[in-house]
Amino acid sequence: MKKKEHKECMSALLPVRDTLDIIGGKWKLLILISIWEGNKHFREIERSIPKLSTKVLSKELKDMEENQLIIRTVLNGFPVRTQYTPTEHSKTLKKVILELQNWGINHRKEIFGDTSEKDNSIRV
Amino acid sequence: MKKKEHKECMSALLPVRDTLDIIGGKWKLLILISIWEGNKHFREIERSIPKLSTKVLSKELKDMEENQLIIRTVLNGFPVRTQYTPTEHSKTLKKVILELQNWGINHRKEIFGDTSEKDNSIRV
DNA sequence: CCGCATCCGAGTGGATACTG
DNA sequence: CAGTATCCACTCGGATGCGG
Repeated sequence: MKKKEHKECMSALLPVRDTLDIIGGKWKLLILISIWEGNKHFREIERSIPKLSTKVLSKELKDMEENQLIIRTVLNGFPVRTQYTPTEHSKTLKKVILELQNWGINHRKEIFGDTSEKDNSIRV
Repeated sequence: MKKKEHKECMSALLPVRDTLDIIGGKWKLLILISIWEGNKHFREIERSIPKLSTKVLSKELKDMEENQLIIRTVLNGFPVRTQYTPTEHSKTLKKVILELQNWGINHRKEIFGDTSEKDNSIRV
């Protein structure tokens, strides 16, 4: 049996890592969902997610903007208001999230033998 | 329009978080794939993944065993040899990984407009 | 209201050496 | 071979305060 080429796997993993970087981490999904839900402004998003600090939120929003998951618009007026809205592209993530959710649910059954059924479909 | 219940989303996210915890992180997928490829022994796995230290590998393998992704068997003899083999359950992850990979590939196109096609399917 | 700067403690992970 | 132990550098993220 010939040794398989690990390098090829590594390169195949690059897109996987991209995706994990984008939705992984403690806050990214929570923030994204908050925006999907209709929260638009910085404070609004911050308040909707307990324990989230402004520093982290600020950084995450910047990342998400770079990844074209959200659009940032500064409204003129005073005091300044900023608006974050989800892109269509961001919505393609929902399928991925659903897949992760399903695997997680089955995994719990596998590990704990928990057969209780709850309606936990993602609602956005 | 009534305010949506963020709490429900949080509970729906729990299985998602489980999954991300299991395949997230710098090394987990690399190790899992290495074992899928047929690497069985501690040193073997370690050598197959550059820059991976014994401490981290040790910890990750323990996690993966707890999550029933791999089975650890100590072979009698001297010096001691240990064998790690993938479970059937672990293989259900392949579908998830493929989904992450596809999204990552499309994401790159979206961001960079890169239309180059490469055969990057995960091989295991 | 928006968001950056600073300080700071806890946890992560690398290198190395050592035991069974 | 299969790990554990120790030390240490570095990062991450929470708290707070300030400026636009």
